[in-house]
Formats: sequence, structure tokens, C-alpha cells
Amino acid sequence: MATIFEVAARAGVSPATVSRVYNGTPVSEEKSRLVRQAAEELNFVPNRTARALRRQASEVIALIIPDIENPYFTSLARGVEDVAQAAGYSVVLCNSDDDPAKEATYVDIAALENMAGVIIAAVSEQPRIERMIDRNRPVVAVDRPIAFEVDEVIMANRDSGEVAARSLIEAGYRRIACITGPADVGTARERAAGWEAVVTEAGQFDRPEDYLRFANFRVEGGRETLAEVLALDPPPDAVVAANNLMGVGALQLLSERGLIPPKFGVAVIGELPFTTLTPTAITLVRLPAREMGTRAATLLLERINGDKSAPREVIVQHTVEPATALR
Amino acid sequence: MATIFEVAARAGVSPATVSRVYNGTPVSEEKSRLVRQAAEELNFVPNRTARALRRQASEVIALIIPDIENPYFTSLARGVEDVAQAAGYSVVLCNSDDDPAKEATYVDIAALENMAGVIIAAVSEQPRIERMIDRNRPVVAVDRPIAFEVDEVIMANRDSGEVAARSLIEAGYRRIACITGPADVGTARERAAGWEAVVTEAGQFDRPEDYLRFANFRVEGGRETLAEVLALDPPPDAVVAANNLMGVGALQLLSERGLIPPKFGVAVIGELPFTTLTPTAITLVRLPAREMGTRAATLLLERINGDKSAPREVIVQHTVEPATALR
DNA sequence: TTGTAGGCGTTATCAG
DNA sequence: CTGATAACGCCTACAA
Repeated sequence: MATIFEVAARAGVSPATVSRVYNGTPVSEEKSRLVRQAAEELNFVPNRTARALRRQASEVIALIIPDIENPYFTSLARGVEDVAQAAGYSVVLCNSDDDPAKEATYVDIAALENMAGVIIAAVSEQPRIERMIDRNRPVVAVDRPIAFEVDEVIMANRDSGEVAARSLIEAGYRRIACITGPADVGTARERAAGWEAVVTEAGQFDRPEDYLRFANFRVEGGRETLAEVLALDPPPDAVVAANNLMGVGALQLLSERGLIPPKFGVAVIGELPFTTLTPTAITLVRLPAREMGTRAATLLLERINGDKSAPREVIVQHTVEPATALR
Repeated sequence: MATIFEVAARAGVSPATVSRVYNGTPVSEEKSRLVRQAAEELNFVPNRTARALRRQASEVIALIIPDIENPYFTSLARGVEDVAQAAGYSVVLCNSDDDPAKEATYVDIAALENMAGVIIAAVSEQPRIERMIDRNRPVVAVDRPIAFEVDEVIMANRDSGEVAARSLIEAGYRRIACITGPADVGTARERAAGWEAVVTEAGQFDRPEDYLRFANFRVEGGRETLAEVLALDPPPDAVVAANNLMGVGALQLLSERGLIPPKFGVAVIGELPFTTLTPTAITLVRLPAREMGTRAATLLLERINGDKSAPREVIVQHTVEPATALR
């Protein structure tokens, strides 16, 4: 609760000098020492609110994600947090709950609170980030590209879809369906496009689109869409789930129906930290969520520190763990 | 970006009046209308940083949790968020990562940033919350009680342990082990105590303590401790896992060894949203994580709004879903 | 290198 | 009910 004035008084210097000690501006060795000692004795720490008001920017960054209950995003959050904290920044985790309106509200709050920057895994392809841009505050898009010229950290989505489908073919499955996220989410479309290219080339279906389903990126989305394709004639004998939660939903449904892999083929794009699986029975296309977080935070911090170079695009690589157990 | 002065000028009133309009202090109908209109036209929103500096308290609350990657805590976070947001507060999610030092740092940040209050699921039983208390800022303990006179939202831990063990006995298991969290975490000890009372009364073991293991509250903790008790002679035929992640670890190990429930009995205290289980094969003692969050946030907001009554204790009830499938 | 002083945008106090 | 004015705690020209 001590202020810069009290420290100054105790150290026998001016408040400005105290401020300088905490901001890297040149101060003589001698006075610097005096100030540090006085600060120590008074238990002084600069008031971040006052600093934010004066500097027009706080040491807080906002991370906006669509689903805080999805382990993929919490893992990503861990990555952001690790980097931010090391640089002295706090992270505000904002859950947009797949709702563009909530998302917009959070961007506004970030602007109003003078936060230093925003990392966003956007629901909308045109999130309302103008308020940040207007104030010249950096924004980094993660996981999902957005229609603005900002730094991006994304994955090779199409390739992950291809790899997932191909792995199932190599494991011997003959009719591979695909369940993916909302049609207006780019990652959902791209992963599906990868799947479609592969099954089309393999000649698995007359009408591949019948075996493709869009839903929300959650557990019930996986259950529902898998149930739909299972009802087709002929039914599929395998499925590509375009994210972790849909994979969980699919596996739940399959286990209820006694179709446990490898009896039915499953490839999941994402990790399944909380399931109990025979490792060789399903294909995992692992996404380095935490790394995406660290990369995004690193980019953002560079911008916060004044980097004005052209927008960058970082593509993070997935790794494949193919199913080897055959039916 | 407009300020209170610009709004005042446009509305033909003083800045003080504009401020009053945004703070519920009495203002004539007429001027109030003028102010609102001017604000609308200028797209004015009060600057929260300035407000926080002046009022010595921001509209942000901190939620400190030990493991952001545990669905139990993210679910709790959702509850907090829902209530806080409805009241115009933002939530800063802080991951203490089971580390008392990080935890202390976050409390300090909350104090330094003049946050309105803190909800903490504490790692330490004596978290360093003095900085908040000194400033007269409210703190609510959730999930784990702490050694301070603050509001608490907790569960009937001992009872949940008893219920879990009893359910397995009723399902026909004869030697029930228990794997729980760190010995210095109250919830871990209490749940184990509930288990111990039941198995002791049932006369299952000469030395029950041999079948009790403490570890971290994570997946690997569950795996490791279950492996240990499985190596005992005689081995157990069932286990109580004291939290969700240990339950996941236990189930993973069991499935690798072909001991899938109900072949081996499992009761888990917590929910398993991302597993694929036969619902009747294991006992779930469900913990209403989200409700704990809403309750805690409600208490905190009451304190923020000036409630000075004696510290309250809210005990949230679990519900039991017993295993019915027998071996 | 150091000190003085003004201002960041609000709100609270005190007159009127 | 309304207006002027002084903080809140810090940073940064500007001057020395």
C-alpha cells in the first residue's frame, strides 16, 4: 500500500527517481540502491492500476476461447499462461461459450480495461476486434484464422483430416464417415475437406457427402452425428472425428452399442487425456495445444513490445499415432 | 474513448453529473436523459481503469484453482463465471498448479490489481491471503476449507467417501482399497476417512491402512497408487478413487490389465465426462462442481456489496449413482 | 542524472 | 439536485 512518494521520502530522492528505478530508465547506482532498500522496507510494489491508467495499457492479456470445458483449450491456456507469467503478465481467461455476442463483449472488456493484448480462438470468422485494433493493441488469432491482418497460430487442418482418413484406410476400413464441427467454423470445414479428398480418391463412396456430418464441437455433437451416419445404408465401418470431444461422443456411443474399436474404426483429431483406450485400437492425430498457446503468447508479447513487422503465420505440426489393430 | 468531460460538454452538464448517472446517485430525470443521449452519441463507456484507481477496487474477481486442466475445476469456473458476468464482473482464472508459491503470487496480484475479491480452491491450508484481508477485500474458500474466517463452499467429503465404499460393498466386493490425494489436502484425507470407517466396520481388512494410498490428485497419481495396491497380497477386488482424475488413472490401468469393471469394482468421487463407461459398472459419487462455483460467486458478490455478517459455510450435496452390475 | 509538475479518467467531498 | 475541485498512484516531458 506504500506509494512512490513514501518510498521517495524514505530514500531521500524524488518520486520520479523511484519511478525510473522501476522502469529501466537510467538512475545512478547509488540512488538506485537507496530506492530499492526503501522499497524493500516499506514493502512497496507499484500499483498496477495507476500505472495502467497513466500508460494507457495494463499488464494483463486476455485469452478468449470458445469452450473452457474442452481440455484442448485449457491445455492451450496453460501454454499462454506459462509464457505470459514469465514475462510478468497476467492472463484473463474468457469463455465465449461458442457465442459471438459473448465473444464481442469480452473483446470490448479487454479494450475498456486497457489490456495489453488479446489472444483469441474465435467463434466468429469476423470477431469484433476493432475496438482493440483502433487502440493499436495487438491481437493474435490462435487455432482459428480470422478475417483480419493479425498474427496467426494455426494447424495444418486439411492435412490432419487427410492423415486421419488415410490411417483408417491403411488399417483396413472400407467405409469411413466423418463427423465434424459447425459448418461456419473453418477448422471444421478444412478437416472435413481433408477426409473427403482421401475417401474420394479411395473410391469408398458414390456420394461421400452423405457420410459427412456437421454439428457442434462437443460430446453430444459427436454422439448425435455418429448415430445419424450409423443409420445409413450401407453403414460406415469407421469414422473420423474432427475434434477431441466429438471423438469422445463417438466412442461413448460405440461402446454402448458394442462396437468398440477396432471392431469399428475410429480416428480422432486431438488428444483424449481422460479416456481409457487400447492405444493401438484408434488413430490419434495429436495436436500440440500447449505449444500453440506458447507460440501465440510469444507473438503477442513481441507485438506488445513494439514489433511492427508484417503479420506472421505460424503453422504448428500435428503428429500421427496410427491405429494398428485390425478388426 | 470519449471521456466523462466530453459527454458533460455535449449534454450541457458537469462531469460530476455524468458520473452520477453511471453510479445510481440521484439525478433529475431531465439531465439524466440528456446525459444518456450524449453518451450514446459519443459511444461513451466509463473507463474501468480510472474507476478502479479512484474507487480502489476494480470490477474483476480472481478465481484461483490448483489445476486448470481438471474438468472439475473448469466446471466450477463456469459456475463462477456465469454469476459474475451477470453482475457485471469479469473473472480472472488463475492456475496455481498445485504450487503454494504460485498461489501466493496470484493472491498478491489480485491485491495489487485492486481486484474486488478472490475465490480460492486452495493448495495450502494457510494460503497467504493477508494482502486481501488487510485491504478489506472479501475472500471465499471453495472446495477446500482454509485456516481463515471466511465464507466457505465445501462438500460433505467424509460422507462421499463412506457412500462410495458402501456402494461397492453392496455391489458385492470384498476387499476395497482407496486411492486419494495428497495427505496435506483436507479433502483427500476426509474422503479417505469415510472409506476407512466403512471398510473397518465391514471387517474387510486386518490393516486397512495398507490399502490406502496418497498421491497427487492427477491421472498418474491414480495409476501409480492403484498399481501399488494391486501388488499387495491379497490384492483388493475394488477401489475407491477420491477424485475424478485418479479415477481416470485407475480405469486406464485396469483396462490395460483386462480388469475392466465390473470385473474389478470402481467407485469414483467426481464426474467422468470424457470417459466411455458402461454406466452400471461403476459407482459415481457426483459432485456438483458448477453449483459450487455459482454458490461461491454469490457469496463473494454479497461481500463485495458490503455484507458484513459472520462467515458462512455452505455444504453442497453430492448425489450417488451406485454400481449395479455385479462381477 | 535528477527534480518539478501536469495529467491519465473517475469519483467523493463539500458548497450552493 | 448540481457543480467545482481535489484526490487515486503513477509516468513522462521539460527544465535544471
